[in-house]
Amino acid sequence: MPKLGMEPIRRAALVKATIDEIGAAGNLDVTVSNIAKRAGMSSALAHHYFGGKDQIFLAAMRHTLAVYAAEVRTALQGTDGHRARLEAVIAAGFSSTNFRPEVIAAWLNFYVLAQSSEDAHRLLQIYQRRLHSNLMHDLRPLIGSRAALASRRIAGLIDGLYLRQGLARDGSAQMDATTQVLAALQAELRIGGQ
Amino acid sequence: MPKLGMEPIRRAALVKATIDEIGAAGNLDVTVSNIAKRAGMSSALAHHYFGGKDQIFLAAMRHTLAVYAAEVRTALQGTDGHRARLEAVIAAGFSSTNFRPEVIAAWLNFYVLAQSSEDAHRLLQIYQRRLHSNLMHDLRPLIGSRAALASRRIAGLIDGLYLRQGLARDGSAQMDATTQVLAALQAELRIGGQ
Amino acid sequence: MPKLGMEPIRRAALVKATIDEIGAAGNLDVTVSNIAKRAGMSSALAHHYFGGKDQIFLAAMRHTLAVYAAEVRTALQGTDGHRARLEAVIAAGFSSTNFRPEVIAAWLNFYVLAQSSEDAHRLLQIYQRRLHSNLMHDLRPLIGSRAALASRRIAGLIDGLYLRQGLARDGSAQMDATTQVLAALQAELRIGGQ
Amino acid sequence: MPKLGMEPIRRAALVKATIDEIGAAGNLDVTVSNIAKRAGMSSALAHHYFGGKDQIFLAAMRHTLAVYAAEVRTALQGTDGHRARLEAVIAAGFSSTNFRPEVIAAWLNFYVLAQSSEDAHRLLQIYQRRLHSNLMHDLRPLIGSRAALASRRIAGLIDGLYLRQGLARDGSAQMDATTQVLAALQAELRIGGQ
DNA sequence: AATGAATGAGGATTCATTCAT
DNA sequence: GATGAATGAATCCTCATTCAT
Repeated sequence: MPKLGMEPIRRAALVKATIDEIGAAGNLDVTVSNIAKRAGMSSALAHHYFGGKDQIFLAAMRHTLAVYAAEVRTALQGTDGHRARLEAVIAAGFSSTNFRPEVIAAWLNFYVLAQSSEDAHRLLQIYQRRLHSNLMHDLRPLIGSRAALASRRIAGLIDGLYLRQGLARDGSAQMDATTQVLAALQAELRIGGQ
Repeated sequence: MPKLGMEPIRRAALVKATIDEIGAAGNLDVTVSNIAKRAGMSSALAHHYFGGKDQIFLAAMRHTLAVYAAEVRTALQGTDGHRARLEAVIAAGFSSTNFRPEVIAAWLNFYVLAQSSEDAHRLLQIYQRRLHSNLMHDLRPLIGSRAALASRRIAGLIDGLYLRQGLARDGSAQMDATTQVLAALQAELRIGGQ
Repeated sequence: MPKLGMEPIRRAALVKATIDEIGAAGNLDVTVSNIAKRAGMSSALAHHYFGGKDQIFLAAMRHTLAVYAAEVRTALQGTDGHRARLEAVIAAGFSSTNFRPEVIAAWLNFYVLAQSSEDAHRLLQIYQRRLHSNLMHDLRPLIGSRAALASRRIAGLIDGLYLRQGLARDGSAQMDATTQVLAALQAELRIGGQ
Repeated sequence: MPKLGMEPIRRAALVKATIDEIGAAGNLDVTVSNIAKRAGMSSALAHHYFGGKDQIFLAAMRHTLAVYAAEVRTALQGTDGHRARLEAVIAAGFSSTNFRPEVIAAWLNFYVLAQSSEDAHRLLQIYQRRLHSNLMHDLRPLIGSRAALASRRIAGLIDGLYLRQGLARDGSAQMDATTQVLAALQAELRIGGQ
């Protein structure tokens, strides 16, 4: 019986190394060799476990999304009230985790990848639908039929502000993205109630 | 007898070819050879005129931004009234020009490039500042001190919706991004006037 | 409790898998991993039993020759008369067994291998000598001193027609190789008897 | 204006180097790098001119056949009489040129390649048809309807004896292949004339 | 006996870049 | 001004082989 159960460990190490490497480079021009080196193994083993570079990228993307999803789930756990839940969802997107350079790089590059990779596109859609669904769940009770469009606006604002804040070099002059989205949320909720 | 004035023609051809090539690939993994071939010249000549691949990319980014800026300028020309001008700025960002696949690809990739290239980052900042300035110019008279934050929100929403619509595969189910931003603008303006 | 006598079973499985794999590829660019997979075991075990890729090939070659030799032996068993025996030897070389694609591939590749591998060359010589010996055994009584050269011609014709028929894509327009060699045999025998 | 007309020179050098390299190895396990090195250039240039390894092999095969064809053509030039022409065709196949190790290696490997490569197979067919056509041209006037089958036999014998002589290690014990085929030809011609 | 784990070496291919003309 | 020629330096991927268990 050989050493067993290495696969999940190796795969996890490679996924993490991939995200770190993309973060360090800022783009997808990272070599399998460097990823493997960072993960403490030979590039041959990386190929053995993932089959190829593309699949390594996909796994990294999947992981990034899973981490985000878990964060949202945790934030919602034990949060009651529609307004509070909406705020939790919004805040989760702007957590410090998500502004670590490697996470920002991952997201930006996944956007690019989504143009040419069907798999990447599908994963991104999952994220978008989940966000929409989360927002709708609590917007509908509050603003009824206006929820659909409002959800799109809020989701778009989240993505746009994340993009802008993620690319901002100096944290100083940065607006607080969360606050900004909450203000927009406030506006969305108030309009109907005028 | 050397042809006079070839340089600007060649450079323009290369810039256009670069954007098209990036659009076709969806990412920056395009070769100088292919760009040059598309522009009808040898890759050696492309190097001669631009010095290297990075500078070709920068020129393409500069051009993309210049086209966008020109579009906004045109839209503002002859438009009077703060509200009308704001609407013109917003609509310009979502013109059909900007949703041509190669333009989308250019923007997404420039976001990625901005992480690692100081030049690209600076160019992106110019775009962001110009948009902010344009919005502020007409928001301040309408909502005074709330303009600063509102401008950030609207700019963020523009970028976020562009990102989302740009990545959407099917145009059918898409919300109209312009309408969405105008709705948000409406909300921003109304709040103060309640 | 180790399984006893696994070795011959494993080795046989590997030899068969090797021939099939070579047949599928048409050349010797087959991997030990694929051979082992086809034989239902790990590549490590293949190495354990054979020591290396070359020896696996040699074993496959040995087996191919052994099968051929057995076929000839069977054909000769109970066949009496010099002419009948010669015809049996010839026919055996063109049996349907020998025209299975994997057998053809094996032979062609062994010819190639024989150029660079002393072992392979020796094995091929054994085949050639055995064929010569078989032919001589029955030619000599019939045509005496002319047998030596006639044997070389017939053996050459067998190999040449096998090569050609083996490479022919469409079986339709093919001459019957056996008939052709028998005709040549007839000519060889007749000349002396004129 | 750059250095011009290098292409045919480079291609010829690569074809020759390929044949030599295959000859030295005995098989097709030769690297593009080694071929290029032998031809005095970088492997990148080899790819530039041929596009890939397969096409380099094909070109080498084409060249080998062309050389053979030229040899036959030369041998036939100025040769009159059906019998003499047949003898010339046969002798050409066994010229010392054709027994240079690299030529032998080329032929054997092309047989292998013909199994899996449609292009290689087609080239081999061209050789076979040309030989058949050459033989028929002079056999028909001599033996009429028997020519077709006789031609197949002679062609098969040529290939078979070439194969055997090509693989023989010691030139000493070798029969003279030409003599052997001529003897067979003699038999073919005599039978009808008895 | 048997295998998953692991890798070093190598190989095809690509490409930005340089240079001579 | 323009380009064919040329290459060094990657990079992905494969594979025979070894080893610990």
